[in-house]
Amino acid sequence: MVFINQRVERRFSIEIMDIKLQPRAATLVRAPAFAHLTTKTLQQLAATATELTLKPGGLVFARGAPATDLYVIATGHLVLSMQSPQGAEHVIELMQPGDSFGEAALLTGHAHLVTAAAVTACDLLRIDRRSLINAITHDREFALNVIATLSEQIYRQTGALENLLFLRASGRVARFIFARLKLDDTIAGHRVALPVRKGLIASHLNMTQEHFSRTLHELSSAGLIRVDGVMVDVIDIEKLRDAAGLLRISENAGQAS
Amino acid sequence: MVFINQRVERRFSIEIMDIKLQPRAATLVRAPAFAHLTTKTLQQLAATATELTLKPGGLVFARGAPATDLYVIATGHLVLSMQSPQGAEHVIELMQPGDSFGEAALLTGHAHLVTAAAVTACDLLRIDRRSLINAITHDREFALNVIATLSEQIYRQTGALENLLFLRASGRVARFIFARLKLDDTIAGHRVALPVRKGLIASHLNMTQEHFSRTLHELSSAGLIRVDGVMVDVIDIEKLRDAAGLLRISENAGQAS
DNA sequence: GATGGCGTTTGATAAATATCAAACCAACTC
DNA sequence: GAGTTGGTTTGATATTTATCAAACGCCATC
Repeated sequence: MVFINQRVERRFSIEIMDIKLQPRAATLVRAPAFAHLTTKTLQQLAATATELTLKPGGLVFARGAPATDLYVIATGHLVLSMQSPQGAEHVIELMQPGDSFGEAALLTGHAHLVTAAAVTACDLLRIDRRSLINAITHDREFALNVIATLSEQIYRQTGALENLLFLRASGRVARFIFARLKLDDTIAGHRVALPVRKGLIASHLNMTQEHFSRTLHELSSAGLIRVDGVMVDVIDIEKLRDAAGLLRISENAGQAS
Repeated sequence: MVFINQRVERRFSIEIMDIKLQPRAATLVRAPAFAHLTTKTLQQLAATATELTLKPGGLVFARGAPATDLYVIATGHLVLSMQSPQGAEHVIELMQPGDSFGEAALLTGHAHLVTAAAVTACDLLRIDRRSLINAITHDREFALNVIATLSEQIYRQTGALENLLFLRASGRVARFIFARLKLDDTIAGHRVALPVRKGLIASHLNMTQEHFSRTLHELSSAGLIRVDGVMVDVIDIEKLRDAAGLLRISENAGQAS
């Protein structure tokens, strides 16, 4: 078995590259921005990247901090959030391995608009501005790649706006579960795990924790899902799709108050 | 529902290009994406750009259409909007001379998410994908410029999210007026003109026309503004700023734990 | 000067969502 | 086990915003 391993390793290793670099490069490749990089540029970026380990609750940067780096998540979950002067926190984005963040502020030179914090233990790769700009200017393909990634982000953000503008609570929740469904096809069935505690998801969907709880219950008793702690079983995927689309669940049954 | 659009295209011959190019180049330079272009690239882009004239209500592109061009506004007002299957229309963005749009869909190769329509008579410049990609790959500075512009757009979009997430109706209206105030410093005083009819602004601020009307009235009787048709006089700018609930980007920087 | 259209305003009411308070529950610590 | 803690749920109520309907006002046109 040693020989087999050798053969396999040869295919994946890049001779000149330091062995330590491999896991880093592997992390980078998972991020869309770096997906189709030439080996040379990838190596350079992996070489200059620094690693960052966070405990749950650890802060990567806070709103208002100058942007100095781009981050790529190797392991763990983070949230990007904003908080109002009153202290209310709104989760802008839930992030997971393979995601990158910090590009926009870094490339505009502005201060961060959002706060990035770990919810679980995290390992990140950090790429500083000089390395990034260097890679962009020296690798024409990479520049186009970055442009495509940024455009994609704008496109997704615009799509996300649609959720806020057109859907009400039940629709947003349904869409959230639906989106998770496609991600988590690891668990073959129609079962998804809520990635972080419910309060954060509620905030991400722009509603209170209480309302989120009630909405989950509502979807439950309408027979679309079944909720057990952090696990959600999708029972009627078609109805869920409808709910995520634009159907309203006007069940004016009980609810006496 | 306005499909009756008058599109007038004019191509200029190479010989008279230098003369005719001036106004086009001038239009381009007003757009941030093209602001600091080398003369050569600017000339090339101006040369390949085509002109587009729209009557009020004219359609530039509809949601779902393949993205083929980037547009820069020379004169007039347009709206980017989405509509739900129920027919409700939501204005995503109000656009004015100097603004460009269509980049994200063009550069990702996706279909347009939004519909772009003229509210007043408009003159646009249109740059096709080939010319744009060509300029990006041949002018390193321009590539960085485009990256900066896209990043800026992401940054602004994120900031705009803040409005929707944290502010309620009166705050959004106050902020809208406040933002206009800085733009319209042409009219020396604290007077701004609403750029389009109120229903569109209401939609842009994610509220009904009725609610917008009431909110304007409310701000009025609270002594912050005075409304006369499309003209809004800001009476108490400090109170207006408070009502806008502007979040300040604090100075303290966070670092990794 | 009447007529009609369109955008706006006003009023009454309903729906969606937030807030406040308390109970609940599971995991962890002493 | 008893107590603590942080997250979740439930209930009662208040607030915000939407909906529906009608009136209003301004222009343009006949």
